[in-house]
Amino acid sequence: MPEPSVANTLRRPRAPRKTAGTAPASPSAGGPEASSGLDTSYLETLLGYNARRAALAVITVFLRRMAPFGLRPVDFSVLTLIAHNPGVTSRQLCAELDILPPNLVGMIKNLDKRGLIERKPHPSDRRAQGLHLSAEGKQLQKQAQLTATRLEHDVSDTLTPAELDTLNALLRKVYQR
Amino acid sequence: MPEPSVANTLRRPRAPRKTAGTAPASPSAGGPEASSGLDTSYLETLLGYNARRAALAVITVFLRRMAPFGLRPVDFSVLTLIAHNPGVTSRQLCAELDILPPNLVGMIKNLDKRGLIERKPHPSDRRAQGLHLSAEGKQLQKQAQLTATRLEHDVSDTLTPAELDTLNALLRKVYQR
DNA sequence: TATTGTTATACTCTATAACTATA
DNA sequence: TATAGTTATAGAGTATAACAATA
Repeated sequence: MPEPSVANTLRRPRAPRKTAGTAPASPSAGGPEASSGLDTSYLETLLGYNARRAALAVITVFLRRMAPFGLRPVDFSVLTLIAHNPGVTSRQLCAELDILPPNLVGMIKNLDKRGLIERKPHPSDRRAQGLHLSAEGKQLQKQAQLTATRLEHDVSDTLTPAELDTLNALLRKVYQR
Repeated sequence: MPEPSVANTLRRPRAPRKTAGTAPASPSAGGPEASSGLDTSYLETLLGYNARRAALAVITVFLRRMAPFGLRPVDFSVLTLIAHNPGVTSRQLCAELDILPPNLVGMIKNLDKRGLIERKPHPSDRRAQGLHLSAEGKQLQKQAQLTATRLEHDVSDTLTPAELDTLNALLRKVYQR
């Protein structure tokens, strides 16, 4: 049996669908109910469920705002890592972003074709190539980063700045071990 | 141009890969660096990036622990929603979990084939069918839920119980609007 | 006319094997 | 012998269109 991928746990949300009037036969008592009318109180106690839904909400806005730049989240991550780490290799990007090398090839090729990055010979390893942003790439990445930073505040407008800081710090504590 | 999916933002992490000795040419000053040696300080300020990585960390453990039950995260969510909302319809599950109806069909069919759920005629709408857990399904869901609850604490062992509560509450504030 | 569940199918994303050039 | 980058391709996940039955 093939291992299930993690991918299906995040999905792009679409236009809200009007929920049918079929109420659940016996909703659990106690917990508040979601907008769908279903009892989701248990799932909402789970960090995985909450992190997935929060990531989903943020990424949805991200997709919309980054569309003008022609950048998916992964493209933005790649471009940003190159911007902050000029000369970085494909292999390093793969390790950091957990992308398999064969799947990065197309992205790099595409960014190169768009004239956003340049591949220069690596100073000490002739197998590798150092990745750099072109002038145009620097320009685009700068704009995209501004957009991402602005987005950061917009998607968390239900939180105080202090709460956002706390949230980010706690999330980092979960995945940095 | 086809819209990018949100799926590529989450991926199953694999065995850690030894990072090459190619250091970045000019790491940004100030921020602490990730284990890969790259400067990821900016990305780590982004809620989307942090939520994605945290979800990734949790889901990875989830996949491993739920494998004995033959349940992917989405299967567990479906089973759990049916458990807590007996008589729920496919349409309601789709709305709550943001699954497209055609993609839920196979999952429901599979759970039915495994004898975990039963499809009964809907009391008031002959188009729909009410979903219920079988005795075996109830048993499995109960065990799986116990596993999920235990996992919840294990993956957050770098957090105090109070911090975990805070984290979950803040995440809910992000996606509940 | 709209909705539930469904089939068929296209497209995107993720993973594995294997090759070359170099270390 | 191992690693960086690459190609080809298989497998899993996500999306749209369209249909029959019912509301």
